[in-house]
Amino acid sequence: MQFNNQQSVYSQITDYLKKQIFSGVYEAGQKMPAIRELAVMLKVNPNTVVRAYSDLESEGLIYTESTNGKFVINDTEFLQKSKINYIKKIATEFSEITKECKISNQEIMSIMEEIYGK
Amino acid sequence: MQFNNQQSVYSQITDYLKKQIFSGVYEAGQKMPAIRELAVMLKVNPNTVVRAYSDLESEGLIYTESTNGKFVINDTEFLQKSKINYIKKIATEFSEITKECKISNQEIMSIMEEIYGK
Amino acid sequence: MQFNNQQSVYSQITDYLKKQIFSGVYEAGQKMPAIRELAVMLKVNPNTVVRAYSDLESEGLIYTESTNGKFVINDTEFLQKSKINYIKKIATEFSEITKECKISNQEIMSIMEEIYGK
Amino acid sequence: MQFNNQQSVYSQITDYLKKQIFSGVYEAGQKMPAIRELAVMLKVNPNTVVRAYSDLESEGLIYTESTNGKFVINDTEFLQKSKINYIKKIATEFSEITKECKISNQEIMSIMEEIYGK
DNA sequence: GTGGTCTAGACCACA
DNA sequence: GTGGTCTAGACCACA
Repeated sequence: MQFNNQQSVYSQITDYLKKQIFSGVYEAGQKMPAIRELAVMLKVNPNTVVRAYSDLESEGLIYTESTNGKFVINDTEFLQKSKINYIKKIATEFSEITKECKISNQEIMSIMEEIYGK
Repeated sequence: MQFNNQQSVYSQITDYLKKQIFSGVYEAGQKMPAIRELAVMLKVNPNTVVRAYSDLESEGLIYTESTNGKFVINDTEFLQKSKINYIKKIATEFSEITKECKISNQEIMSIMEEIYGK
Repeated sequence: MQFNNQQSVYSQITDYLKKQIFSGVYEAGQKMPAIRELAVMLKVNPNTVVRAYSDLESEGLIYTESTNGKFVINDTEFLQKSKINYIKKIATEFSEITKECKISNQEIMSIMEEIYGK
Repeated sequence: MQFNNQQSVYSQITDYLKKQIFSGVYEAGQKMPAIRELAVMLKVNPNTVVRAYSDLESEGLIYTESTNGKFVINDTEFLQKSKINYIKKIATEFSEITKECKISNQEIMSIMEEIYGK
């Protein structure tokens, strides 16, 4: 995984894991990768993974079983809702940018078609 | 202007100014606000504005006239291209997230309609 | 039994057993539950129970009969003294917090009445 | 400051600072000690102080002004309420222990008088 | 092997 | 000088 400089590494990891949960790479109730294992995979310090997991836990997407590891919350309805909210947030940000740039709806549509048509 | 903690302040300012240029608040060839003036307006240190302007200059959106200040590049075609590229970049990022989350096109459409319908 | 994250599990078990001894659930001279049995009951690893028993033994509240198990010390006077000291320690800690927070005696009394009135 | 082994260092610091806020050592709106300054004072790593401050911020007792430092929340009513709740929590824990130990109210009273009479 | 905490210390953004 | 993030790495509790 490549990290950019615009955002902190830990929050890029949070977003990365969130998308994996939403996409079903990690399903409801399933075990997440161990902290140290993920740290090696992503080539970051374990503490950075801890921070990302901690954020996901605050959002209620995962929980900790003391010595067993971290698990995706076992509530598909909650996961589905969170996913929709996440997309809505991103879509709203996108729409605000297009409005601020005074892009016509027609222009947006043609761009979107180009992208989704790929 | 309100700053969030997800991004550095200077790059939030860069984005803010970029959108103002693209929307025509500052037109091709027009003078940008003075560093100090903008710093006061945004309640940040002048150094932070300097950094944002420097980013815009690297992108070729503005240029410096030694003692007169910073000006929007006098090339409407370039500005238009930059704007389209900017929106394409954002739109691509958005589409990548929706793909990673395995959102169906139908779901996206319903979300987009909800947002643009507002 | 529910464990919290503020304290280590073994010391929560130590406190739990101590209170059972002081309350007479396990009386002077009586046998304590076997390590494995208690481990199953509390859903912890036997090692954790061992550690808690070891703490109680250090405090002189229980002793080991080599092949028979662990027993409550057969000295009611000592148990009574330990109990009073335990409560005094807790009460002293409580009073120190109230003093550090500059709570008036009157406020404490009203809080205590509310709690003990329940 | 002396730390014990029963609780994590960061949460002992959280409690320590909380009591200082509740007692008025740091008043509403007042600046808290800088992270590194406090770390030196308490002879701990700055990260440990960061963690403690972060907990206080989650509880709403302090807030951060980007490059100025951390400040006590400027809401005396909220502080007063938090203080009472904190004491109630501690008092409830104390009363539960006394109940579990089957201490008579009379015994508690005599212990409390001894302590508060000091 | 699992998570939690902590240290020593660095580098960054911002004022 | 202020907070925020990150690394390398250690030690602990628990299973």
